Amino acid sequence: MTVDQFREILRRDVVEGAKALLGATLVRGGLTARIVETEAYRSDDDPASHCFHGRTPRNWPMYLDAGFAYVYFNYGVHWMLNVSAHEEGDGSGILIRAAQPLSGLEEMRERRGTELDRNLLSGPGKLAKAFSLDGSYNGLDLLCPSDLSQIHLVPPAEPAEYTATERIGLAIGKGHDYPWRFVDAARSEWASR
DNA sequence: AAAATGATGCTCT
DNA sequence: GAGCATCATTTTC
Repeated sequence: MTVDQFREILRRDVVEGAKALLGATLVRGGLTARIVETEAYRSDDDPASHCFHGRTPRNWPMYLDAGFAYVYFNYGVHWMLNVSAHEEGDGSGILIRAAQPLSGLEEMRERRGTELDRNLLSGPGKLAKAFSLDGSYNGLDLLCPSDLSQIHLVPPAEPAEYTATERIGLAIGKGHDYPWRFVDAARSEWASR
């Protein structure tokens, strides 16, 4: 799949985009990982979305065209990486929740302070820490082939088989029962619990 | 195995 | 001032 085809999928529908993101490769420098767990957050009718109440100084990258990074700080502790979806002006996005480490494992172990590879990227905060992501990555185009310096996504070779479940950590009545969390069925051992 | 807890800080009301 | 799209550690069954 080409980068342009991939961006078009993300542009069309955030839920389909969350499924399509499974199997994509996240790259930053010598670090690479295969995405195995995602969650869709839709702007207009999803109470759990940061954009449910409209545009704010924090969530502006979600309103960019599909394929841009929204990196925000949460719980006073963790950075989270999201990929914007839908067209410019729509605040939908996809949270990258977990990945399978492929290269740069030693650097990841060092940053995460663990030797257990299974725990390196098995959660959104863990992934951001292992990749050393912070607010400076906010608003970057993750699919721009000419800007490979910082961070980017490589589209999957083929669609992954997935299982859908309820999203994690949401209050009841706030869209907690939407089945918008997707896990790569063949690699669930790398997902969060 | 599951539940409780504390750390920690930014955003929006 | 409340509420988080969390994690690691400790405590309890």
